[in-house]
Amino acid sequence: MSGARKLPPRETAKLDRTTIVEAAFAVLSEKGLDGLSLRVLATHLGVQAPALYWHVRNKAELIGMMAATFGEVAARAEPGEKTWASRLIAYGHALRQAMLLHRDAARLCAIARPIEPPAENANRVAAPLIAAGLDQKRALSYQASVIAYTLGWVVYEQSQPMHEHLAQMLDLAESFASGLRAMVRGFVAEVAETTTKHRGQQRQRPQAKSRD
Amino acid sequence: MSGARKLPPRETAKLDRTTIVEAAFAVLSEKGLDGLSLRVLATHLGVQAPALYWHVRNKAELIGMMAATFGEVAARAEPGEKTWASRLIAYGHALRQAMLLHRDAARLCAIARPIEPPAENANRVAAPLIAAGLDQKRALSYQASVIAYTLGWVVYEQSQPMHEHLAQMLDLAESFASGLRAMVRGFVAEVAETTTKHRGQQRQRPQAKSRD
DNA sequence: ACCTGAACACCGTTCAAGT
DNA sequence: ACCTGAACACCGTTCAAGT
Repeated sequence: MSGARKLPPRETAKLDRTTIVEAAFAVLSEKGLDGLSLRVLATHLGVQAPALYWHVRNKAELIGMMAATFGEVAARAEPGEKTWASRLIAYGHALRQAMLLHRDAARLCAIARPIEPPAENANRVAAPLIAAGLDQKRALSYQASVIAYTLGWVVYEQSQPMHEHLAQMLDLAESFASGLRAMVRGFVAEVAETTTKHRGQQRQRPQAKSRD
Repeated sequence: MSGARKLPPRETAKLDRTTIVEAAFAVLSEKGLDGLSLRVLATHLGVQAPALYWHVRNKAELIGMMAATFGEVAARAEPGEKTWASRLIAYGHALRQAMLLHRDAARLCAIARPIEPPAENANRVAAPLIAAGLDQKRALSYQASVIAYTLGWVVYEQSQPMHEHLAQMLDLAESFASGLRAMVRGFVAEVAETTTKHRGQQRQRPQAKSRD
């Protein structure tokens, strides 16, 4: 019988928010989202469960910090794309890849509730789109759609029964890319329509901060 | 002081899977996903918690049954659309509306794991698309993309902090519709390309900035 | 400042026992 | 067949008390 019920008390180095989130991802990958409890996380860190409450308000905040990770990773991972369309596509792929690295990551993001002011993150991530020629409202809307699509897709991709069933009927990576491509292509067409109405003077403003 | 901690034992009529799922939705709408426990569900039904296990294997199965509801509702709600494109759009809207009726519905779907053979549901829902002229592989892929997008969108729409933040920057319903429209439009373009191979339609990349 | 021990109010689930 | 009572092994969270 495999008696692997106990995890070794990792490190007795220090205990701060960063190491806690790290260990939480380790536990997540080992036990899955259902197995991620503050108690096993604490023993994984060689500490008692209430100790975590000194660094973290509660479990919800911890989940929120974990979820925020993916957004940051994906935001950094779209380096040299110039048009807002290619940026959107790159962001979607980067976000999916980031989530696929950890078991149950999409479900975790779906559970998580953004505790930090989301305005900061949203604007930071929409900024390059605006710099690439989009107005702010559209940038936010398109960005939200790409994030929603990616999150929803990976939820199903990481659901084992769904994965098994879908994977034998179609290539998941290719289907994801197809949907993402289609959506952004539709955005491009939409923008092209509305800007040709009044002689597109909108595009090609380099680094416009667009202050109101 | 609101002392509403106890729910009235609803009906002592009968106890079968249908009434259990009904009551589960009632509890969900009152207490939210975190408050949905088998114990409060049982008291809501005027019964003890272990009684539920006669009709339902476990909580996961119950969640699965609840999630399956939305797919069925949405599948019935796209009546008279003729093209597969309009069917896809109608399905997305119907699915969103069905989920918006219940608190935390999208998160519930993200948590749920399809216990019934998903082939049945998937094919039943993709069938009209195939009948409307799509090949099966594309029908499944497009359908999956629409479902993923809708699920992900409503996850954020039903997240209270996200809702508050996004709602003041953009019209959520309109932005959802925009993304859905864009995606399906992209699908249509893709199909048009591959079917008219020797027609000289060379739009491989989405020409982000339409010239002029 | 940072962590432990002990406790509280909950969970999901099992199972013998009732009817 | 259908449900109860009691129990098991867990939860998240609080809080006095230790260092």
